[in-house]
Amino acid sequence: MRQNRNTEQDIIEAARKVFQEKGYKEATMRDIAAEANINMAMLHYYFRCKDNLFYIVFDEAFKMLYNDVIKILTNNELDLLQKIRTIVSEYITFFQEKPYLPQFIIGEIIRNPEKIGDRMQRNTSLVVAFRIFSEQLAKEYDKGNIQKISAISLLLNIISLCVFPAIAKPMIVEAIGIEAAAFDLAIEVRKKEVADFIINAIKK
Amino acid sequence: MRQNRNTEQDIIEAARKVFQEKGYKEATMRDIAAEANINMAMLHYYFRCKDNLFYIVFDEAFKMLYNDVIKILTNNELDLLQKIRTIVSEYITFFQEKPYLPQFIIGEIIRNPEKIGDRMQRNTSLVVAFRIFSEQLAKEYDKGNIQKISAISLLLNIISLCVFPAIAKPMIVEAIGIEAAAFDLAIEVRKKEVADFIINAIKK
DNA sequence: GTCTATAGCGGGATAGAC
DNA sequence: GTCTATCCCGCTATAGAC
Repeated sequence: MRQNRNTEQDIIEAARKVFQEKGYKEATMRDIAAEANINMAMLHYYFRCKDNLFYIVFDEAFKMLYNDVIKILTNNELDLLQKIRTIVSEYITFFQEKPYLPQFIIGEIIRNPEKIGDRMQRNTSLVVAFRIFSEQLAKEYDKGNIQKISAISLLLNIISLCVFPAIAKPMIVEAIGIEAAAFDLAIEVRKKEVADFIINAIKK
Repeated sequence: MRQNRNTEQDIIEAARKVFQEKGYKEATMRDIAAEANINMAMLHYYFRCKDNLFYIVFDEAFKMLYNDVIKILTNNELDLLQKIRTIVSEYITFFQEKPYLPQFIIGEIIRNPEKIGDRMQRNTSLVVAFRIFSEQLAKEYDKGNIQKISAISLLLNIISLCVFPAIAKPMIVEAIGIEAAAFDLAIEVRKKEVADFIINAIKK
């Protein structure tokens, strides 16, 4: 039947869609098989078990989440404020394009907090990026340009302001009673607004 | 057997614990029965089905989440900055005491976005509180004390900064490699830091 | 009200023919 | 590699005795 043609890739794509939409527990192997136009036996033939398939999709998503930030944090052509503006804008755009992603990641963090550690620790470039950013921040403080704030606090604030609205979108849409499209428009405005908010907050 | 003594309340307490820890899908009626020291048949005798029990626990948790904020927003003895400081401090404390709660709520938002609407719309005091806060904000702007920002944006920022770190705690703890206790200490500091951050951001 | 037993279904995984 | 059929488990829910 289905004259092959990259079954493996088809399965991964189907798994990505189904897992990201429903999360680990509510996604079934039957869903994924249907999405990939194959049967369950084939899933197990290629990937042995549900967990394997899940972590392929999860790792891929998780990596996307911080690869961009690492690039920005380590780009030494950008000054501190430019970095903040770029991270905010790119993060918010990213979540606009991939609305399932934050929920998907958070879902797994909640489901399996211990495993998250393993999957981060392997990434040394994150540590490097953080150190670079931290030094840049200290330098700006010494120059008297900004308030005292730790790199970890600042980054946590930036990420909070970008990610949380994306997670809470369904609730906000229902609570205020606006259309999803109107919400997206508001998010577009937020790209500048949030950056201004943060920069104002740390400026002297 | 178990010479009664408020079985109903025992079940709700057990359900609260199990649901908030595991979320809807991963919590089982068996878990809840075990936690309440009864058998499954009793669960169904008292609450008929899993959904009933879940929404008792969920509504209770959801209400806690905004009742405090409503009280603060409508308290006309507090000026704008006092309200911000109070909300931030109380929210962060609240999540320190009930660490499962944000995950639990977000989990249900993700699982069932449509139902969240129903459960919010019924609450008119939220609308009133929002209007009061909105007017207060406009007044401060007219006096030239603060930057222009919409009430919804400001509230969203406040909530993001309080809630997201609580959700991401397991990941942060693993990522930085600190103890949970050290994290809690940092959160304690954040109560003032975040309020300062927000106030700085909107001040002229 | 409380218990045991079990119906009935949907889930992941596998056997075995082709 | 691909398919059908099926195993077996764990889940919600209920029947029915006490």
